[in-house]
Amino acid sequence: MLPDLPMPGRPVNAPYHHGDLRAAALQMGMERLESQEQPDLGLRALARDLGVSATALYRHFPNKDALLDALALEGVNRLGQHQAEAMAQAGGGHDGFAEVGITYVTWAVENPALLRLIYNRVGQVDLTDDDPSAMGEAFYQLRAGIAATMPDEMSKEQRATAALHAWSLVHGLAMLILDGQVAYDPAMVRKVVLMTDFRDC
Amino acid sequence: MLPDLPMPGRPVNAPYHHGDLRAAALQMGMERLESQEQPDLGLRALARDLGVSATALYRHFPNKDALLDALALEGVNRLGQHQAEAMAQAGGGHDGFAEVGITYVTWAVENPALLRLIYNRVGQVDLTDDDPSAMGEAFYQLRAGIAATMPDEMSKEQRATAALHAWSLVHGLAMLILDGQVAYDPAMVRKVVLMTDFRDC
DNA sequence: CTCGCGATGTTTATGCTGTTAACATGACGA
DNA sequence: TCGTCATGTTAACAGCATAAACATCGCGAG
Repeated sequence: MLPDLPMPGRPVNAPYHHGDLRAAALQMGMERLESQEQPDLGLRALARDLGVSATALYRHFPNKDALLDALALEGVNRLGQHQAEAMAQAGGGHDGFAEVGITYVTWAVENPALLRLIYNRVGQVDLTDDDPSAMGEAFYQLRAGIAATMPDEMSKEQRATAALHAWSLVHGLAMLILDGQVAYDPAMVRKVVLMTDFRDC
Repeated sequence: MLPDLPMPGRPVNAPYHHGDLRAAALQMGMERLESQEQPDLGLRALARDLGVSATALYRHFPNKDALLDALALEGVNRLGQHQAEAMAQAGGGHDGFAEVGITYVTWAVENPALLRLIYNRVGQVDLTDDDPSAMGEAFYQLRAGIAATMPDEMSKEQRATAALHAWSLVHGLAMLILDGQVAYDPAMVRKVVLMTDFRDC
C-alpha cells in the first residue's frame, strides 16, 4: 500500500479523480437550494463539502456565474414542468386557470431560494451569446404555457395582456411572501388569485 | 504651515475629521442607487470615493447591513411619499386607483436598484428588536395607503384582499420588468393594470 | 503492453471584500 | 489649559473568486 500522505479535504484512499464532479456539484447545489432559504453557493464552500480542493470546480465551470446559471436553468425546467402538470390537471376554464396560478405561488413558497435564483440569473443572461440561451428558451416555454391556459374566447392581444397580468399577479404575490411582507396562507392566496376575472375584458 | 504628510485617499490640507461622514455616505449611496442599475455599495468602495479610509464608516454604522438598511429605509420613505402624492392626485374611484398602481410600476422602473434594495432588506429586519422597526412601520404605512385607496363600496375584508391583489399585481409586474423578463412599455403597463376590475367582487 | 497526452484535481498566489483591534487626531467642555 | 471622547487611520485576519503552474491518472495510439 502506498504511503498515503493525507491530503486536506479528501478522505485517505479516495481516488484522485472524483468521477463526475460537475454532476456532484450541481446536485449538492440543488440540494442546498431545496433545503435552505439562503444557501451558501460559494465555490469554496461547495468544494469543501464535496471533499475537493477549492479550485477544482473551475475544471467544469468557467466561473461561479456559470454554475449558478446551470442551477437556475435546472430550476426553470422544474418550474416549467410543474406548471405544465398543473395546466394539464386544471382542465381549462376560469377555475382551472386560477389553479395554475395558485400552483405557481405554492411552488415558490416551497422553493424560495430556487425561485429567487431563477429570477436573479435570467435577467443577466447575455443574449448576444452564440448559444441561443437555453435559459431564455425555457422561460419562453413557461410564458407560452401561461398564455396557452387563457380562456378560449379571447383575442390574441387580449390573451397576451391577460397572460402578463396573471404572471405579474402570482409572481408579485410570491415575491411578497418570500420577502416576508405577507404571511403565507393558502386560503388567502386562493382568494387573491380568484379575484381576477377575465370574463369582462 | 504644517509638514502635511500626504495621506492616502484624502486630499492634502483636508481636515482630519470629515464633518458629517454618516450623512455623506448615505447621500453618496443614494446617488449611486439613483444613477446606476447595479451600484457598488461596498464599504471600501464608498469609503474610497468619500476620500476616507476603508474602515472609517464603522464609526457610524455597526456593519454593512446597517448602512444598507438606512438606505433602504430612506427608499421606503420616498416610495411611500410618492405613492401618497399619487393617491392625492388620483381622486379615488376605479380609474384613480389604477393610476396609483401605474405610478408604482413607473417609480420602480425609474428606481430599479432602490426598489430591489428595499425588498431585499425589509425581509431581513429582526422584528424582535427593541426598536419597533422603523422599516416595518414605513411599510405598514405604505400598505395602509394602498388599502385606503380602495373603492368605498367594499367590506373591510374585501378591501384587504383587494389591496393585496393590487399590490401583488403591480409589484410582480415591476419585478418582471426589472429582471428583464418584460420590456417596459407604459401603454402595456396601463393595459395590464386596468385589467383588474374590482367592481364585481 | 507501454507510453504519452489530455482531462481532472491540487497548490500557490493575487487582489478583492467585511470586520476587528490598536493607535492617532483634534474638538469641546471642565 | 488640559483631558476626554468622538472620529479617523493603520495593520491585520479571514473569506471570497480567480488565475497560473504543477501533479496525477485514465485512456487510446503505437
